[in-house]
Amino acid sequence: MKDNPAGQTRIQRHKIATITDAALDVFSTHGFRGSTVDQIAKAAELSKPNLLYYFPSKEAIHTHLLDNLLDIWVDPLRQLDPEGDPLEEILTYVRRKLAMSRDMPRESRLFANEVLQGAQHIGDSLSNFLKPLVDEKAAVIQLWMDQGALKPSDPRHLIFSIWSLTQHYADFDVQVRAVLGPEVEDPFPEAEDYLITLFSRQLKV
Amino acid sequence: MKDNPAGQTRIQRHKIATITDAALDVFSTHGFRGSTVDQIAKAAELSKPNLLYYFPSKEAIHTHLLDNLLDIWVDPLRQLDPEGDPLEEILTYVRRKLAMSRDMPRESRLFANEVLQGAQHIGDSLSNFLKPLVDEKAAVIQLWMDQGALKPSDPRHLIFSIWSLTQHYADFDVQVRAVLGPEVEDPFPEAEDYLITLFSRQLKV
DNA sequence: GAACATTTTGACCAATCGGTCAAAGCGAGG
DNA sequence: CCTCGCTTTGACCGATTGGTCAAAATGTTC
Repeated sequence: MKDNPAGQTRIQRHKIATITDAALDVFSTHGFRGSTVDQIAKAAELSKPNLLYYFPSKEAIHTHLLDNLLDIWVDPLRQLDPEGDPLEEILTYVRRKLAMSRDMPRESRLFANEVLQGAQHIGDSLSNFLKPLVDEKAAVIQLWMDQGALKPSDPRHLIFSIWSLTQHYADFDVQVRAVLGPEVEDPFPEAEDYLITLFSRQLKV
Repeated sequence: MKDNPAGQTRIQRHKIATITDAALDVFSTHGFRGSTVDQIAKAAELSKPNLLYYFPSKEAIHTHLLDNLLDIWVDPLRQLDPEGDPLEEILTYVRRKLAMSRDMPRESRLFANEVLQGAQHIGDSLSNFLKPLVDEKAAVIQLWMDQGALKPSDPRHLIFSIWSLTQHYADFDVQVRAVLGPEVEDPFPEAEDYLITLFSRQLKV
């Protein structure tokens, strides 16, 4: 029963991971207020008091999820390399973000729920953490445009449009599938084709 | 105290409109399960039993809102004119949708909340009502592309991208403002510039 | 197997939820 | 004035909510 550097036993880490995963299921589907501790406990196959032995409150679980998410979520943007080929860097960013919508739709919806309802839990992070990163990368893109490596357009709205378009396929999955109909089994390949074309025409000199 | 054709007195219509507006405030901010009847009643300056005198239940208010919304929401798409100038028709559609995000952000968020959480209340409408309309308009756009009036790209994903990009400025308003910072008072003019450029480059032959 | 810390649980609590109901308030017509 | 139908309300209900607690179960260590 040794403590590791983080002060958690193996069992604790495993249970916390299980709870975190179950909570992601529930919160992303019903939003914070729409989710109940009982739902999460059931999804994690734990009793409610047992769950609250590992997390002090429902809000603590939610905060824990969001805190860990923000880093992962902006990672593709952080990887945008000022030294790389401008167009290829941005198209790679688009591909990475779309892959995240495909592979992490729950995280996308959790984030969407939070921002949609006013970002009350992560509002400060948006200003203190996300804004500086966007400013930095927008400056890089602006430089590329000034150098004539990309067609000019507002770099910050370019980033917004990448977020919006890629996350749409996770957050509005139900609508996308309803409109495309059952004959389209997987919308993501055609979505990638469309988005790569769109941003190529928008940026390629 | 005469009944009008809809079976409502003037007073009833006025109260129902007040409740509807208050409910739109509350539901769009907190989602369905996150909203309480007391909140809506307070926002409408009514007692809870009084509110439930006009609507039989919380769900009835929500359904009433969504039913009336869907028609309004897809109206700009319905106005897309097969006889008009292809590029100008689509750019007009973009402008109309963006104006709706600016002027009806609550409606946009109500819709986003609903779809994000699985579209349980309007799922059928998406398949039976929205899909046929998109199919019809996508065929028009496809024809334009086949005639060489627009650059080719998937028409249905083109429509998705218009929805996604325009609604982003309503649904993720908090994030947009946090990233742009307080020096940008109104993001919509620069958003319109960006989107018109984007879709022009995407479609203009 | 005794002693100890950790984990799990059933029972319970106060607060809040959506919704009901009988009674009171109210304006218009006679 | 009285009556009649529409509107409004305080009090209340059972169900569900997030969270507590003492006790039991389950390791772990010697």
